[in-house]
Amino acid sequence: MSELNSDFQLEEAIGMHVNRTAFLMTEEIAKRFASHDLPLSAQDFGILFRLQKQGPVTQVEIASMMMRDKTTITRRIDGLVKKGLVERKPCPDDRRYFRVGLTKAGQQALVVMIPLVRAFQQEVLSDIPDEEKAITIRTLKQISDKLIKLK
Amino acid sequence: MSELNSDFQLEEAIGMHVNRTAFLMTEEIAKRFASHDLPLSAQDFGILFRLQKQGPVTQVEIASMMMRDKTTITRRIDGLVKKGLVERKPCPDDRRYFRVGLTKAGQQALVVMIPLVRAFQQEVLSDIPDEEKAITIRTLKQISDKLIKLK
DNA sequence: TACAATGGTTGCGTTATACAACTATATCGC
DNA sequence: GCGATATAGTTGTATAACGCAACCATTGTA
Repeated sequence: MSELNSDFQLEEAIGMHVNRTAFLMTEEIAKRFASHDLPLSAQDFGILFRLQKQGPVTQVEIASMMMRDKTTITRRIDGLVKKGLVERKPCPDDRRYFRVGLTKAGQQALVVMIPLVRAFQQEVLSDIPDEEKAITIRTLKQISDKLIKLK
Repeated sequence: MSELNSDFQLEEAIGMHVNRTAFLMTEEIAKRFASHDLPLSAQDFGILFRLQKQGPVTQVEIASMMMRDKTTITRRIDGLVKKGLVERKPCPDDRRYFRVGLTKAGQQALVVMIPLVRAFQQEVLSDIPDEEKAITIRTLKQISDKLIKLK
């Protein structure tokens, strides 16, 4: 290949590291959830956690925060409903939409999952100075903000 | 929810940022490849790039570096063969395996893709000091190394 | 020489995904 | 007030990625 390309090092490419890390973290946290009888993905956790924090939200809002098509969210919520973790409450003001909220079981699931997630994050970051954690998170946030603007 | 969980902030959770960034980067680079008539994923680029750098490798080696099942790789390679970018060369020493190598077209594709990837990475990191880039990459690498050990 | 290990493929089922088209409801402009 | 338009959500359908189980061919080993 030409000299133009010969200096490109995949090992120093941030994209590869971001992808690899995302894959491994997603896999590991799902495994830990599963070992506590919670067959849920990291994405599912993200939805449940936000429902807890922000109260019931519409599916379109979930779609927006997950950056997925609303039809994808319909089916993800279907899955969580089937597992009994969330419920769709019709909204009397505007009968077009639902408010998706946690059930008791969903809240219970979070009681298990949140400590797992916290412990996991502390574990993978245990050797890393606080300063560097902060820089890493800030850098990732800057990259994703820039990419969102780009869309 | 209990006080135990109330201090958990998803916004400061590295997992969410890693995932989000990976998703956005993967999507954007695929879009850029596509706009140059190269309907390939970031993963495909990863394979092609390594073939260029390391010369022909076996499918099991690819599976290992991509952290995927070998059957998944069989089908990914099938796709790249169909696109004319790689070829399977039988290995006379040991007739069980192939060496997968770049074709001329595969090399040409890299000539287009490598500058795209390089420009993309520079672009998303443009506002970030070199020191912080380095810390971010190192941190991600430490996390993924730790997770690999954990398996 | 029988048996285990290795590289690769195929069959199959699962999951995530989005687009197009649709229903139902709400809102806006005139 | 009414017709056009926008919005929330669902369903049909297709695609892609993925991995497990089972398999074949070949090689290495006891």
